[in-house]
Formats: sequence, structure tokens, C-alpha cells
Amino acid sequence: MSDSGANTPTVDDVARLAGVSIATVSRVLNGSARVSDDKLTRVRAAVHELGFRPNPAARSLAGRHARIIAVLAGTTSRFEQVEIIRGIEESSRAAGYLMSLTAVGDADDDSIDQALSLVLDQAVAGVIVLTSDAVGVAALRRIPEGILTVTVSGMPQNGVPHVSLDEPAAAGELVAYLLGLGHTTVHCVGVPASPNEDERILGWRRALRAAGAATPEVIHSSEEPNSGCAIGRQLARSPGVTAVFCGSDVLAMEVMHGLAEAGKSVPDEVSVVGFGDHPLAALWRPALTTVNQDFAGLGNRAFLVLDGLISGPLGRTFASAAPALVVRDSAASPVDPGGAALT
Amino acid sequence: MSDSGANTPTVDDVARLAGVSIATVSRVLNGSARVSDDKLTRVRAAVHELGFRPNPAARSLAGRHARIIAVLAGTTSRFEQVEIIRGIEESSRAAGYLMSLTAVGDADDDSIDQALSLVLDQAVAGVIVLTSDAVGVAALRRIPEGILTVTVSGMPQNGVPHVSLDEPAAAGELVAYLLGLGHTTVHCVGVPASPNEDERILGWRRALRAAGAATPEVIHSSEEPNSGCAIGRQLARSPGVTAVFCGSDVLAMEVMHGLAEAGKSVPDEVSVVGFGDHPLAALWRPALTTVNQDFAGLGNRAFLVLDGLISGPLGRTFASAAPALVVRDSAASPVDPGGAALT
DNA sequence: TTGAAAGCGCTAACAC
DNA sequence: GTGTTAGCGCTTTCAA
Repeated sequence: MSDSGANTPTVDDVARLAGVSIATVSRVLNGSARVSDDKLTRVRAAVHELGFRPNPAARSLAGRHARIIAVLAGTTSRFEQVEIIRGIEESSRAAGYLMSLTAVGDADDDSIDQALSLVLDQAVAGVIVLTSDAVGVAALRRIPEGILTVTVSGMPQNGVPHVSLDEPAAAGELVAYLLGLGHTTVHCVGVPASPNEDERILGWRRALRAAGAATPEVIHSSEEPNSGCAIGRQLARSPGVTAVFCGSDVLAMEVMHGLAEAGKSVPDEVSVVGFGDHPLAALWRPALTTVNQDFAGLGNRAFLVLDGLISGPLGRTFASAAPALVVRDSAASPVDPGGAALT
Repeated sequence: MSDSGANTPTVDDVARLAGVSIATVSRVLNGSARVSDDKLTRVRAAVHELGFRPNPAARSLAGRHARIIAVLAGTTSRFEQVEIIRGIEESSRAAGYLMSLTAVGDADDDSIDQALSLVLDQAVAGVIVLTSDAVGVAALRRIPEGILTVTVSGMPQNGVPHVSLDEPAAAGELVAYLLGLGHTTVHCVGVPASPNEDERILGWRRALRAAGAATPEVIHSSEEPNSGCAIGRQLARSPGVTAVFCGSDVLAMEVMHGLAEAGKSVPDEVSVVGFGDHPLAALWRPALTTVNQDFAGLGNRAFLVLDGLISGPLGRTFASAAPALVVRDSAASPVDPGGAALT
């Protein structure tokens, strides 16, 4: 029964050592009310001497809300997701929240519920779901009512606060650039992500329509590691393909690899552009023309929106950085029928 | 005072609805003792009907240990770290632990303490520190006594349980391969990571010594995004450089880029090998010869060791997968002085 | 097998 | 300003 000192100290120990009541200790801990300088110092000294740390469970039981936010994602290791998560972590750390990260293995209910129960069993202040892939979207649907939630990336899901980059605009810029180079149309290779059309494809389609250009069938890559390579080889065989817009930089690299395997040269015979400005895009040969997206900034905003929800119902929205076209070497003017490049 | 139903249900609500005591509810919740089939069913029904979830704070206050493990890291977005973290998350999820992730901004005490207090304020069961960079190592030093800790990657730190891959062996294989190709020595470009020598450099040095080859001065890359490019250009100017071992695949790509800028061709004039088998290594031109490392598996083991620490003092160790050399196209036999390749 | 009751360590009224 | 006290929602003896 006697707190002889072996175990972790409690407020009682601190109070006793400082010669004050536990309420006073609590007050200095939270700065919630005026405390005389004298006792303030004594409490602080006692806290320090004991190496006291308030028990978080007791704290949140007594009313303070949890300082953990959870992020849920299907994939956590692709460039985009990594950056978004990094952004979330950065902002939540700055705001004094611990970020938890849980991957959802599969889109089936069991995997989702298992991942979800981990989160729900931990008194989190709110959750951010990465809805850039089907698994994330599926997970979102099983989050019970009453859990503060925001989604990030991908399409907005009915009613849930959502933050995203202007991907249609970014994709549109790329397509417009390609069209401006003289290509009559632009083919599209999409990331597997979306069950329905994703925003990048949307932007590609809109830009093509706006220019009155034909909209070829979208080719979808699969989850397989290098599925873009086969697509590249296939594209090499299709006549009339002079420009290809890919749903991500890595996908563009795979497509270029496949094109090269089939003997097509980029950008001389086929122009290829990516999406996202991957760190290796500039080192790629030929250096990849793409559009820069501030994924980490997107993560920052996702947290900020959630934090707004936690603090109160002030639904702030945040402006996103405009997409920046990064022109490098993987796109050029098409070769004219006669054989010579236009430029 | 009356729990009319608006708020989240408690054990009391469940007990009342099921017509049993709260103790019985707790028993079925934890399966801690025999409960008659009749009451068991009624309680389960009540739990289900109310959508009851035990309050985690109350639970851990009442004695159950936290089900959160924290991971602390300097960098969280490089391939290696991303994979290690993915591995940790995977294993901890399987074991019913939520994983929190916090990046440590800088190596200064303030950044570290800020990151640490986030973790320490949350009743975590244990922490895993990624000591592959200087920031991680610095953070480790400030973790207070009594916090279950394991380090992963990088050099073992005095007394702290540590798991890592056999990086010296992996580096050695690469060097031996290069030497076997006919190179008289192998130059080395190290990742900035370590204040002191890292294990990859160690393996490189040992292998060279074992073969009786000269050990050139190690060139260190910096934290700057493409610092390896400049090193590549520099290497191109240095006569006698025929083979280069790089501390990571991305670094190897940068070095190759610099070499190419300076007009050197890989592997004809200079052989370059990386470390880690990055997903893009196979797509790179020329495809990168490297050594595969199971970083995600390393993360799995890190969690398992921590879990062992949590469950009891049974200091299990886990065997690591043997490094696998991945021979691709970026290394070849050196050109002999006369100008013709040996092979 | 079951219920009553005593806390877990803290915060927040409420008195003084 | 400061102390006393009543919980927060659970788990767990201890009796019955």
C-alpha cells in the first residue's frame, strides 16, 4: 500500500513531496488556474525530482480528449501516400497530436474491421482516411457514426469532409501541353486505384474534349509491380500513339521501359508524361516531364481540417497550391508523317 | 444524470439492458470467467444493440496495458525506412497493437523532446527507434529509463535490444562480385546517415581488405536531394575509378546520372552497384546491380522483439534472411588499359 | 456463477 | 489561492 517509490509516481506523490494538495498539482500541470509562485516552484521541483508524467489514461478518463489521430490507408508505401502521411504527421506533431498509422490489408470486411477495431479501441480524437485507393474507400464506409473523420486524396465521399489537390487541373495542364506540342490526341494509362474514374483521368478527358480531340480508351494498369511495362510494349505496337499521359510518375517509368523494350524511343517516337513529380523523375533518362503536386502539403491540410473538426464545427477549407508543370525531356513534338520532327 | 441514450453507451447501460451486473458484462467482454450461457447471450445482444465499445481510457486506467507501440525515426520517407515501418505496422496490427509514427525533426534536444513527449504522454507499451540516421540515434539517448525500447537498422547502441540485417555481409558480396569481375579495387560512396562508419561501409572495407585490395577514401554524400550527381561527376574525372559501391540504390542512380553527365558510360567505363534493391532499380537504364534486403521483414522482427520485451523478459532473437545479390546490368568487367573489355 | 464495492490516477466543480 | 470531494468507465477482488 505504501508508495515507497518503486513504482511510477502519481499526483499524490508529487503533492506530498511538494506539500500541497493534488488539486494544486493538477493546476500547475494544466496551467488552468492561478497558483502562488511559491507552490508553483515547489510543485515543479517535485515533478522534476520524481520524473513525474501524468497518466494519460487517467487524464482522458477525467475528461480531456485524446491526443491521438489515426490515419487509415490501403497502401502506405507508394510515393504519394508516403508524402501525404509525412505531411499529416508533421502537422499533427506540431499541434501536439500523436499520429497512428494503420494499413488496411484488404478490401474485405474482416481486414477492414480488424484494422478499424485497433483504432477504435484507442480513444482517438479523429481519423484521416486515405481514399486514393479502393481499400481506403471501403474502409471509410465501415467507420461508425460519431467518429470524427476526414478523407484525403481521391474522390470526395458523400458528406465526409475531404481535402484534395486539384488533380483534374493538373492533368489538364499536362494534356494541354502535349496538345500544344502538336499531338492530335493523348493516350491515357491509369493507376489501378479507383473503382470508378479517378480525378486524373477526369482531367485528361476534359482537357481532350475542351480541345476537341479524340478520347482514346483508357488503359488501366494493375496492382502488379511492373504492370506498366507490358502496357508500354502494347502501346509500342499500336500505331497512332504519339503521346501518353500516365497516372503516376512510376507508372510512366514503367511504360517508358516497356516502350524501350519494344524499340520505341522516347520522346522521339512517343512522348510520355507522368504525374506527381517523383524524386527520381529528374534523374530518369529521358528526364520525365510531369506535374508537381504538393502531397505533403495536402497531408498538412488534411490534419488542419480534422483539427478544426475536433476543436469545433468551424468547417475551414484550405486553398491548395496550384499544380506546377515540370517540363523536362520525355515529351516532344510528334514526328510528322514524312518522318522529320516538327520542331 | 439519466443516461437517456444520447451519449455513448457505458457498461452500465449494457448491464441494465441485459439485466445483469456490470461485473458480468466485464466478464463477457474479457472472457475472463465463466458466465452462464443465458446471460452471455443477453449481454452480447445488448452490446450489439447499443453498439457498445469499451472506453479505452477507462480500460487502461483499470489495469490493462496500453496497446500502442510507438516508432520514432529521423527520416520516414526514404525507401528503406518506409519498408521497415510498413513491416512494423504489419506485425503490430497482427498482434493487436496500434502503431504510432513520429518523425524527429532535428537532432537538437528541443525537437527530440517535443517528439518524445508526444509519445510519452500516451501510455505506449514500447517504442521502436530507427537508428539508421544520426537523428534517430540522438533521439534514442533521450528516452527515459523504464520505457521498453528496441532499435532497428544501423549500428547497435549500447545495451538496447537491436535488430538489423547483415549489412556488412551484403556489402561484402557486392564487393566480392565486383572484384571477381576483374576490378582491382572498388570505390565507395556512403549515405550521409552515420556520424561514424556505417555497416555498409564496414562490409565494403572488410571485403576489400580480405581480398588484399586497396581501400580508397570513402566519399560521403550529403542530405541534399541529388548530392550523388556531383559525386558522379567528380568520380568521372578521377582516373582509375572503374567500380563504385554506393550506400543505397537511389544514391547509385544519382551517381550514375552524374557519371553520364560527364560522359562516362556505365557499365562499359565504370561499374556501379547499389544497395537495397529499390523497386525502380530493375527499370533503371542500365538496370542496377544491387543486393536485396528484406527491410519489411526487418520491421516485422523489430516488432516481434519488442513484443517479447512487453510480454516478458524472454530475449528472443530472430534470424535474418540472407542477403541476395541481384545481378543486373550496371556492373561489368573493367576495360583493360589497352582499351578492350576483358569480357 | 454472480453481484457489490473498491479502486486505477486524474480533472473539475465546489467550498473556503 | 487552495483544499476537499465527487466522479470519469472500467476491471477485479471478495463474498455470497
